Amino acid sequence: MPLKILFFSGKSPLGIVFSGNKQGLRSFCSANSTAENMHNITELIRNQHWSKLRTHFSSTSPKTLLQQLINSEADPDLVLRYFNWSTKELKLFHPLELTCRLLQSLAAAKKYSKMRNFLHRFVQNESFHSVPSIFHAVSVSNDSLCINSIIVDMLVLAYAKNMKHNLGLEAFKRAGDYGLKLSALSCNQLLSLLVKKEKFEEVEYVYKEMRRRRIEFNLISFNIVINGLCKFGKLNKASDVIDDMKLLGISPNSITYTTLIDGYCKKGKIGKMYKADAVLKDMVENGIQPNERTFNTLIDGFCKDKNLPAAMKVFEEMKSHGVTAGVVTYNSLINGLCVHGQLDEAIALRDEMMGLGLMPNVITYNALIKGFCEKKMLDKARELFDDISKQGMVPTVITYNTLINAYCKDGKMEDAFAWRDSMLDRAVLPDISTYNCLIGGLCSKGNVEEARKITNELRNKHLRADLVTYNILIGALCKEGESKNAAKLLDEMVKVGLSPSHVTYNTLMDGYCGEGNLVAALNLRKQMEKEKMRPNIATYNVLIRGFCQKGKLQGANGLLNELLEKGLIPNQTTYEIVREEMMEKGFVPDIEGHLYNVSGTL
DNA sequence: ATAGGGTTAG
Repeated sequence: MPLKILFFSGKSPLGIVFSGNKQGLRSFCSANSTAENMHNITELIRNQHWSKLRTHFSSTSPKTLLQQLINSEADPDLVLRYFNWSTKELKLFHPLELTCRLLQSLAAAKKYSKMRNFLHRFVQNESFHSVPSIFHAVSVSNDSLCINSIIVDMLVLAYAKNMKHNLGLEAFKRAGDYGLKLSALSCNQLLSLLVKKEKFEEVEYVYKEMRRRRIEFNLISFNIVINGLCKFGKLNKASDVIDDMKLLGISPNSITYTTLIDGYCKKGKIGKMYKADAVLKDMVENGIQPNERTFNTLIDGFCKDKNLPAAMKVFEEMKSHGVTAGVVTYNSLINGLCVHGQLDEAIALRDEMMGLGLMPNVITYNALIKGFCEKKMLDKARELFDDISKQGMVPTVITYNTLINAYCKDGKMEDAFAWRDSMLDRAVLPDISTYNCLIGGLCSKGNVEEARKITNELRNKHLRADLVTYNILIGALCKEGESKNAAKLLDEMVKVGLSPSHVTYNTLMDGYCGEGNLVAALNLRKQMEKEKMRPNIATYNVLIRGFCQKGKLQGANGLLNELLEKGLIPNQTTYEIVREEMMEKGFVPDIEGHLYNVSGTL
């Protein structure tokens, strides 16, 4: 009997004084045959005779009983059963030290799945325990690095599975401090969660730490890290990680390469599609065959890059590789065609896929409906909407939002609200986007009052105004010449915990410029920079237009040079402002040479 | 047994 633990008395990290130690000692000593008594109790637990067990609580408190069970090295399964029963039925919170000792006995008995389940619930129900207190408790109750590693590893896993990324990360750090070894599985889950939550710096940190601590890496670890770096736009680093893994003797697979291709498609800068294509070639050279997902990724990339011929070429290349196009392939192409207004071709592709026995899904229809909506062919869009139900599918919130947005843009607010009502009838819950469409529609009708009223009623619908809602309202107030009130909304959104985006600042700045208040606009740029937001090309376009409209062509020219110095690339809007506002007034901007070089159209 | 692709609003 470990006496030191029997006499142990102290404070938990939360300051709760452990009671019952003395009592535990008394009942332990006074029992004429402790061993026999414990045997009787474990039999009661084994047979789940809980009411009989309760009679023992007059002499021994439930908390003390747990301590006695653990001290007597009872079957960990039974201790666990008692632990669970006493927390559930007696609403007891056992001290962390005892929880840890239970886990340690389970680990020693290799009852791993029970430990996992236990920790899963522990993390869900008792996440008020701080990570340091858990680590302290684990380390004082047992000094086996092996057993404690297993517990801590499962703790990290439990945090990750319960979406508690901060606690997971803290446990990951502590494990390093305590010299406890983590498994690839748990680290992968943590990495995966960090990527999902877009905590990219943390992804890089965990990756570097895993390498430093020589935690075993597997292919999946690398794929998660590469995906994280890609989503963060760190494409060169992602490529470097592929080299790292090769050096460690782990060969990239099709997922690795497809992830990188997707990274270039979505986050690449100049020449991104060329680079994405190069990755495909690299992949084939390394003996990895591209699959449907690889081609889909590339096809979608070309479609989004407004290069439909290239997308079609990859589509053909895919077939020549013997890879069959699937629903996602067609969806990407159909969406690309719809975005470009090539609706006949899009419908033809839908028919082609159906001819091949591939059933279009809701995403196919959503893309088509948006295409027709943008051409103001609302009746045709409605027909496609009806097709969804005819095919036995259910429209999604996105389907409805697309239509509602179209009716709003068309000024048909009554129809838009009718669509909102019909989605309620079909149990498709409107989301904040639905209301953003409606709020935007009301605003463009000049009915800002009603828009604000609906915004204030969002709470009753269990929805909250988001960044887009504020951007819409700020834009609407600015258009009404109420930039001051729009600025109040900017303050309000910060107060409710929303981060203003570039669109927010640019919209308000545009409002100030429209009122001829360049001072307020420039102050807002300062405020934006104070919030560590770099003005983008749209910011400069707004300011340049504002300066032009006030006839301050010299100032506009200064801004042009400034944006070029900052490495920003003028876009179509910039050229239009310069052409319309500056050149028409006989001003020759310093950007002129640049204009000819870059666009070649002027 | 944990990793990669397609649809909405500013």
